[in-house]
Amino acid sequence: MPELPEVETIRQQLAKKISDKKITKVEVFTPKIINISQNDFIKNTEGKLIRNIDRRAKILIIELSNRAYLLCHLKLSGHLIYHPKKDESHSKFAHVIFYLSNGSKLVFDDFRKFGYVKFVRNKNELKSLFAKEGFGPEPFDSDFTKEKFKTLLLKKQKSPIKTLLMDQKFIAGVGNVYAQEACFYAKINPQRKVKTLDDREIGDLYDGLKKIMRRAIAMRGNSVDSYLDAEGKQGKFQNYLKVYDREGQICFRCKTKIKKIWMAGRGTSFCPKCQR
DNA sequence: CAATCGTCCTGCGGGC
DNA sequence: TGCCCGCAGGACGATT
Repeated sequence: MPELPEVETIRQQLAKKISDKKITKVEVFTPKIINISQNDFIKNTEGKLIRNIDRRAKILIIELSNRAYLLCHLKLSGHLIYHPKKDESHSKFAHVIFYLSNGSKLVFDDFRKFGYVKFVRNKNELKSLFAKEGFGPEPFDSDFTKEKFKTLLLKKQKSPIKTLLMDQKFIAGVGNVYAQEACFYAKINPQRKVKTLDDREIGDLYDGLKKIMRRAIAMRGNSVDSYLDAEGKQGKFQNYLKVYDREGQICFRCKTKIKKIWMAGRGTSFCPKCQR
């Protein structure tokens, strides 16, 4: 499942590959994954230059020369893959293809069709769209300090910590994998209510989130599910996960069997001994 | 107001 | 071998 490190990996790769390229042709195979009519989508993107690739939470933001944006969310199984040559074979689940001026193509595919590519007309529309989303701070923004993290937690005393970490309105970009890994790092049982966390634990959680996600980005993300980066390659961070999907296996820290529970409808693994 | 539930969709694994 | 059933999962909208 693409979370912040996976989406950020794609952003960095695409920034190098497609910035300043022109979109020469667009094909839409699955109208339901775009937000406007196929005709309008094509009319508004063909012939435009790609200016910049940004990211907010788990959403990729492609800025075009007509001051419009393409927002892409991969949800569980989406890919955004750059093919240097347009004749290369691509996913059979391709929904949108952007052909670029250097003879390449950018293919959005998603076998589940949960993901989307949204056309956003201008900066104002983008602003109001994100205002509606109400995303929390970006973990790697300089103003997301440990103090800020503590202040935000104070407002959510009754919430179980792991569920809160996954809430995009609390912190942007953290999903089921990294929320579980951060709890393991900080030796916190994911079910703990925020109000029971002490200062040391909150500090460790903050450090863990950043440290783990920074390492994950360096490894081009994790491919525990079907994730591929913008070059169509698997990430490497799945080899360094400590609890995610390790139910029944031995805790790397204390050799206890990892336990799996359900929290708000999401599978959650943790070590019942060293995560208290 | 906040937490939970159903929904979207499809590959995959288990059961027989 | 192959079919069928049910499950997982991010985020949204509806419900309690």
